[in-house]
Amino acid sequence: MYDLLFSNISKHIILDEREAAIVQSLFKPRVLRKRQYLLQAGDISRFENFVTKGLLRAYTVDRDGDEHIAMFAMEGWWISDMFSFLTETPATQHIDALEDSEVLHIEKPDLEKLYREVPKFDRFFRILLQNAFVANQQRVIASISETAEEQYLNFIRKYPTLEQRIPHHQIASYLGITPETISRIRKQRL
Amino acid sequence: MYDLLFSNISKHIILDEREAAIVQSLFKPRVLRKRQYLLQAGDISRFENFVTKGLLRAYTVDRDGDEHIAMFAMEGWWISDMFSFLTETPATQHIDALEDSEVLHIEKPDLEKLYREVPKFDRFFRILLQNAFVANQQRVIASISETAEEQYLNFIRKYPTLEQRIPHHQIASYLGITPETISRIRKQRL
DNA sequence: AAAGGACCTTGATGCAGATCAAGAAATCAG
DNA sequence: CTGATTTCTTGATCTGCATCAAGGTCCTTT
Repeated sequence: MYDLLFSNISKHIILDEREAAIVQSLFKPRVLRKRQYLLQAGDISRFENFVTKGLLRAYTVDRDGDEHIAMFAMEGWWISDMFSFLTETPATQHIDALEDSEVLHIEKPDLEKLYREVPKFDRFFRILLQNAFVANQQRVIASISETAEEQYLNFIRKYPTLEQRIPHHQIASYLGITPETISRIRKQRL
Repeated sequence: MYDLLFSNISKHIILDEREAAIVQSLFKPRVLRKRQYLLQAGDISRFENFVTKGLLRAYTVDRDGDEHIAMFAMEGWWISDMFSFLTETPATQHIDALEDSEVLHIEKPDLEKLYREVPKFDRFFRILLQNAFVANQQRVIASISETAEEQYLNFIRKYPTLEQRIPHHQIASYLGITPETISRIRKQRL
């Protein structure tokens, strides 16, 4: 299961054996059943998580009890409540498993140790965060400029795999539209 | 004008004199009149820009000719079309000055040189990008879960300075609502 | 100081998509 | 295998905000 992590890392930086051993020693595996929480809002997000199997989601719950999905994460993706992780304040997001899943996680003190002992991880995460920034910015633009139909069709074009694995109402919750609207869009398209 | 850049940098990393000299040699100043373009969609975004004076915006224009503001940047903030900058493909965003402004910019080859010669800049930008990621994610959640009124009130609470300096219709364009709606919200609040 | 923008307000009307409701189909747990 | 839950669909109705339109004020430029 560390293979996926190493192949992910090696896309951006090259590790020697000593460094790989450090990584292996700091990332701990964790298994999650479907529906199990990895993080509950109110708790402090103490881990950065790399998904090696399955599919997770991070979401907030508003006053009306409605869920709004901040992100999905499948194999090879990272997930956390980054604000809570950085500031060590209570999380506003829940993270749970949409399928039986496995993650490799690293605690904050260990991540700091990693940055200290293998500084090129600053570069690695800098690159990941650049990509995440771009993706998030595109999502903002889509959200303020596109119709429900455009957003949905672009979503399934961009993430065909996710669209197969996720119930439609979760996609709706990610896009900020209702399941009924998705249903009607699909009807008129088939 | 390099003072603001150095004080920004020193919030996250410490530079010795040699390193400061490298920074100073790689960042070039540029002056912009109000309404002047720093980047036009279609061109390749060749610079990462740090604002030392004034106020800029990045925005896209959709098929209907409507503008959607991706971000504002005032003194001490960074701005670019990051996707275009990273991939060296034509920009989808325009960047222009909302006030007479000054930026310090660095070209991509020089930024790569900076990473090579002063690797702690990987850390610096990693930290900036973490913060940007969090801010963007909160903006996405707001956009899919809040009413126009909530978004507007939270915006002026979060960015009181911007709200003073920017015409309302620009805020509307940032939030994905119309100037008329902002006008009506303000009416019923005063 | 005058003319032309840019910006803001207010009212009337329209509509995309939400909400409400209820049933059908698919999936899951025991 | 069976009841329960989750997911999806379809129709009827409602509503927040957009759109359209017009007038007023302020700011720039000459």
